[in-house]
Amino acid sequence: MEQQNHSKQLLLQLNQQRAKGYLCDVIIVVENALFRAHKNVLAASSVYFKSLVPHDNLINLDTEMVSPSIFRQVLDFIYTGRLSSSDFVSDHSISSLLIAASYLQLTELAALCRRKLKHNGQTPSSSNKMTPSSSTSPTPNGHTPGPLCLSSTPLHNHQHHNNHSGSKKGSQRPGQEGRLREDLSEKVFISGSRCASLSPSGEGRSNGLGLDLSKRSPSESTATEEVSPSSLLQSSSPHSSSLSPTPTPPTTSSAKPEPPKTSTDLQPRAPRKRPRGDKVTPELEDGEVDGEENGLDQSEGRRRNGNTNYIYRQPQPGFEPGVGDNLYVCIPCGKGFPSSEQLNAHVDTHTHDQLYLKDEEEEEEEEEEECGGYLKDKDPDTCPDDSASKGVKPDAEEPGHLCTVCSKSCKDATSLRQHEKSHWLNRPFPCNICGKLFTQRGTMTRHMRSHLGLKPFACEECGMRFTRQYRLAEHMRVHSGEKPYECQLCGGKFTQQRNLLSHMRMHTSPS
DNA sequence: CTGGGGACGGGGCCC
DNA sequence: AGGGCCCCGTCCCCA
Repeated sequence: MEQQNHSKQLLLQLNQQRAKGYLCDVIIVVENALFRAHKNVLAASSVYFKSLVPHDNLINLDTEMVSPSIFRQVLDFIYTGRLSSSDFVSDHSISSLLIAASYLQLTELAALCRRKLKHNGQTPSSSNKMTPSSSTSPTPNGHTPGPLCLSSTPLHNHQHHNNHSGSKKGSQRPGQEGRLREDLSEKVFISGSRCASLSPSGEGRSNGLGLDLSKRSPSESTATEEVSPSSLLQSSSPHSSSLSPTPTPPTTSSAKPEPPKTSTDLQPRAPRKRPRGDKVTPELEDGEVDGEENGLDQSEGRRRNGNTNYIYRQPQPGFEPGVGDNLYVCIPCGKGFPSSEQLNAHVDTHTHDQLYLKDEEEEEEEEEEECGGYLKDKDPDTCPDDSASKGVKPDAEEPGHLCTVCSKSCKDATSLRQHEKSHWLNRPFPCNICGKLFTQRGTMTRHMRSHLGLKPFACEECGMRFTRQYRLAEHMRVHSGEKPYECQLCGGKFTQQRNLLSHMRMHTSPS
């Protein structure tokens, strides 16, 4: 007995789930687009993906090998076994598909493309659909590189990739760190409100099931620079990710030790069950796509930006940008939609004035011209009225670079300008994922790391990974037993300065 | 239950 | 832009 169309129905369900982001447990980054998918499906379709998905929830593909539009077709093929005729508008498109298929070791798709190319050399295709079974000369193991097959095969790549940075064995090589940076150098954005559906160009356009991240709302476009993963990875340590050293390898956000472990599993002590549990994205719990700390702090994220131009509203309850059923996210209002069409319709309901109190360019100009002009609303947390408490000595240096607010002396105009920004209530750097606003670009990009699950700094002892090198150095004292911070009152020693400070408060606080 | 300690994440800020 | 440091907060364990 056999259920008719069982496999077909199963695949149909999976594809529908993919469209909704349901149970998707892996994100594939292709240039400026994100695609969510199911690890099992990818692993069943591609040797390459099979080697990667057990260890990585975020996979970055080499854009020299595959573009977002091509990968959309690839993903469609994986989930349907078909390529629409629109995917074969030219031999060039087929060639691009073949390159991608070879790169991703999608043998059936590669064979299909080769046959199609060969076929086009004789008679133009007029079929609407192409399936592997429709081919005239099936080659189930069509792994032999075709004319466009590339020397840099994914198999070669992932072998390096899977060597965890913390692993002392393996084939970690010089230059891997640099490779990591290159691989993630493609721009990555989480969808802005208009990006998913309004881009006029094909490449930048939302590609169906992927999130095009390149286009953002007008306010974002000037309030922030494009966030490049390379910038998020610039600080890779020598013992960080040992990603592929090959010239064009795909990479992932994090190279985890084998077997794959969560950070909590790697805790030298009893693992914390669910740190920041309230921030875990429910839909990601299975796959932990973003890592445990990568939940979206919506309460902080959707707040109005001080005195300026960028408004974030509280998102719909239960909605997490970019996950769950609402794949398409309107960043300005936080609403999610299951389709680009619905998002498109929604975006049109926003008027420019609703979203932005004033134009971004004006805001930028005002940043330049009115430094120090919005000091009445200065943030008490950042206001260096506390300069004394922080040991800042006003007028200590050159009198020519004094802060007009706190009289802090800066060594040069650049430092003064940066310092004066700390007085601004304005936070011109919003996170493209959660909308949280930051005063400095570097802080925002560091924050983005947590969303992307990028932890370049790995402990060689336990494999635990960190987003900051400083944290790793701090953590290493756990293994070394070094306790450099000593309480001058009771002689207690601590591995972390902050714990010493906490301890000191115990001494000083009235009891 | 509570307080102290260990460990860690995030943001601000300066260099 | 990135590194380093500080501070705040949190979670967990344990006495």
